[in-house]
Amino acid sequence: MVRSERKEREFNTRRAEILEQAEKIFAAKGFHDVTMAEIASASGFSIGSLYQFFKGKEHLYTTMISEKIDLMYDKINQEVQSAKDITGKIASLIDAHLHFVENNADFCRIFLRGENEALSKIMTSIRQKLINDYYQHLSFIEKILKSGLKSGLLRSLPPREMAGALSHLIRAASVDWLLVPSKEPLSSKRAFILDIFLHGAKKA
Amino acid sequence: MVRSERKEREFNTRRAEILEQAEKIFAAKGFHDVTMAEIASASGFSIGSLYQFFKGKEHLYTTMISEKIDLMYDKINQEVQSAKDITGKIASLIDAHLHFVENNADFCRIFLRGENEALSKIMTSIRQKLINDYYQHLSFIEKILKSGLKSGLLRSLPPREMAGALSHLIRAASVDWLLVPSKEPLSSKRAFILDIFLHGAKKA
DNA sequence: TTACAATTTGAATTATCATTCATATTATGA
DNA sequence: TCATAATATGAATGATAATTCAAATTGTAA
Repeated sequence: MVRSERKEREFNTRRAEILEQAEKIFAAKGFHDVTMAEIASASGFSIGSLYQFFKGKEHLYTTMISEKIDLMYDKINQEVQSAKDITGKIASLIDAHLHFVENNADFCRIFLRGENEALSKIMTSIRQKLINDYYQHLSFIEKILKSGLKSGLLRSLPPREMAGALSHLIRAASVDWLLVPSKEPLSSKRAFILDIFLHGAKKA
Repeated sequence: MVRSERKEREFNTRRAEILEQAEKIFAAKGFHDVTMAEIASASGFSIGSLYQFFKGKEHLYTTMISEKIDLMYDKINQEVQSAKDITGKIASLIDAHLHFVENNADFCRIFLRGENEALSKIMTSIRQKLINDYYQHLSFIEKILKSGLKSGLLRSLPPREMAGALSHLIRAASVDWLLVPSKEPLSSKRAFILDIFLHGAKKA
């Protein structure tokens, strides 16, 4: 089967359309309670057609997650790169993270929801990817903090653990915002996160 | 059907035995990849007998999670109660949490594993319970921090957000420890968590 | 011991869906 | 236009596994 360039474009457009609809449905109901028939009808294709784009349900799901996560880390890294000094980089990291959660709340809720559920062994591949991505992200944060150590901005604490701490402080705010409907934008938590990460809770 | 006191005891013993085996198996393979037949054979009962103790697979699973989580919060609260001053209470909170994770690693990995998976609507009830428990726990931490504010130990930051931050700093260390096989006990992270929560990362 | 109640058993039932594939539709280009 | 290739369709298939329930076993108490 040969595909013209136009065909190729069309193929990718349709594939993206399926992924977009699938994301909404998976976010709303979870993996196991979504049927291929549902995704087919939501995206305007027949059941059989889905199998032209994806090997199966699992592949469709993991592709959706995987591509979105890549997008997230790409955006964050980009933002951080563009900041000049250490404090700016840390602030950008927080900002970019919060903005992604804010703009992709449904998607992020997939992971929240998942906190109560045990993952099928089928998903091993995507799980490992997510863990690897997380580690890579921690290393990325670690590098920033190391330069903060060098420059004398930060106390000499283990950078890896500081990275974990910062990452989870961001997570704390995100989780709260996702669970409790709030009119305040999540990004308004930036200042608090930066403050408590840098200065701690204790009175000086 | 009437049950003598002895029968009642036996019933509870058997029920507990099933839950114990089920916990191991669910922790290892997740909800959907475990069959009732598997649990039956592991616990030495027939498939049909499981239905004497639990309404079904879902009920068995949610009961197991629910009872264990209750145990966790009970232990933590108890530990914290017994500490005298604010700093001691915060330290006990961290300690009790880390010890529970350390002693129930398989169980805790259920939640980690779950981070990649979307939860079936079937689990709505247990999800809501977990969220409620988490909120209650946050309130509990909040109360401690409020007294720390009053006593002048802590800076005047929003206590609810401080509670979230502390809780997730503990989580950060736990997640790392669960993901990376480490010979150091998780509880050795206590000092770091307390330090970064109280003093932050920035050089004074 | 015996009759009856409670409990246990696991094969059979049943429901659910992911996946397949024979058929229909549409696109291509000579 | 027509022949042929590419693509789309969704009913039928097949596999899985939770749940049920009639029959077997065990416990009870007179």
